[in-house]
Amino acid sequence: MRLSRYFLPVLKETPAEAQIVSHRFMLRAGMIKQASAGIYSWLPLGFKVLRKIENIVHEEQLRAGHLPMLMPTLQSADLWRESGRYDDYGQEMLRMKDRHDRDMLFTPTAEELITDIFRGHVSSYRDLPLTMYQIQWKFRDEIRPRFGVMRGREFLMKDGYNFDLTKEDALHAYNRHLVSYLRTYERMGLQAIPMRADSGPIGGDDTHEFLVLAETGESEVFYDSEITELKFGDRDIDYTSKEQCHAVLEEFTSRYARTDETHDEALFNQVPEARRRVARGIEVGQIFYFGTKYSEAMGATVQGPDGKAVPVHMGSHGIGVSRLVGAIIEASHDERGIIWPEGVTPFHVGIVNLKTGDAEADAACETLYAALTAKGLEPLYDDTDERAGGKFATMDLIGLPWRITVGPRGLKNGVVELTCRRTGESEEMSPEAAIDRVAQIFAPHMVRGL
RNA sequence: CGGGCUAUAGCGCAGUCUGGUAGCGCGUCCGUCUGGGGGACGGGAGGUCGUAGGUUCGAAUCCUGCUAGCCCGACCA
Repeated sequence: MRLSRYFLPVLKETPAEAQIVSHRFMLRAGMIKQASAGIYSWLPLGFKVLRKIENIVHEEQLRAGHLPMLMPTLQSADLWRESGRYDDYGQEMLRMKDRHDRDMLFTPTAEELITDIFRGHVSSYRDLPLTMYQIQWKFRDEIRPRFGVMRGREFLMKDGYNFDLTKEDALHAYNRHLVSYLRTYERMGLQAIPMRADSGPIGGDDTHEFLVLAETGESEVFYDSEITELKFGDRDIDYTSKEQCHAVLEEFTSRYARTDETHDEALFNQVPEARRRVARGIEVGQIFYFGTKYSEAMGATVQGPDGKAVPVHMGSHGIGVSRLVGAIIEASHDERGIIWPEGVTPFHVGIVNLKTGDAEADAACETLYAALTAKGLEPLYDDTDERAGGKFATMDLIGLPWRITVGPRGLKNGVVELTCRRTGESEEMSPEAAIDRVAQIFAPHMVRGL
């Protein structure tokens, strides 16, 4: 993309409404614009990041064997009355009436609808196990939205639902989700720690939240520092293997890690003092096993091998896709701006032409741009005639992890400069070498999409 | 929903107390000079001062209602 053809309304000054760093940078980098309280338009740069995150979530869900689908944002209240949640959910649920005076709502989650789909079409244990998921906009009418997309009213969420014959199978689904979530967050450059949590209005016994450590996190968290040394890494997991998935669960949840909701001082004190940590975290996902809560209430049963109808065991699993954009920034920035992890960066590399209009510099940039694009990379070429300082400041603000700087001075010696945003380290090399380096850096991070 | 506050140009703000020609910085547009970390000079565009009503010869300014947004709290992914 050429910057001169892009829509990137960056701000030099910080809008007054933004309190936390991710909100400030998202506004300043021209990623979002508030439409009303807790509701945002996603401008091209922000939308690009959102889509990258979404694609990673899709890829990892597909890898785990889950089926993508899509359910409506507006739902009839009837199903929610059936589960009893129409009354339980309270003011957080946005309710409305259609022209026939029927009660409707904007979905905050979709257990009822998916259960309705299930019970209408699945009747045999032979069709199990089944896990379907969607990435869809949700609405929760928060009393006080704040922190930009971190705590908006409208938000993009991946929500998945598993249906299993037995509790044992459903717990495997739970473990499988835990594994796939660990993998998903790592690909986004995040360390998200599974912590024992409270189930809230979803209900159920087993639940873990995934938290990213950040000073601005909304939850206080207590954990054994050993847990931050765990890496999922590049291991090859067979998602159909109960043993393998369970082993990962054991590895990642055996040490103390809880949010303030479930914190147990006595248990925490059993952790050696040197390893006890109290910090803050941002919740970026949660997994639940809730057994037959919805299947019993809504009659979602299958016939087992013995011919008897039994309610299915279920769980649901969420990833806060739009919230992750903010969480990643909270976890990865400096005073000049965002620092995108390679896996989610909107553009792979910025090309800064230090002297637009200089024939040699222009030509070198065009060649770089074409060669990078040909390799499937996404460069953002600043071809404007702004001065160098301004170009650098914009690149730093929008957080591209790598930058190639091209100027007449370097070109005299046949070199350009490759700079790492995170470390600030620069290296001079030929344009060809820079292209190869960037291609090599991003080889493990090319999101294939769907 | 309780408490506090704000609304003037795209963004950040002054002007309101004490009523009388709507301002500043940044951004933006045009031109010239510049050119390796937000450059200089010159010239422009852009605001029914959130909204409705009231007081007044006259309202951004005083009064009343409404709306929107922000902060603290409770709540929440």
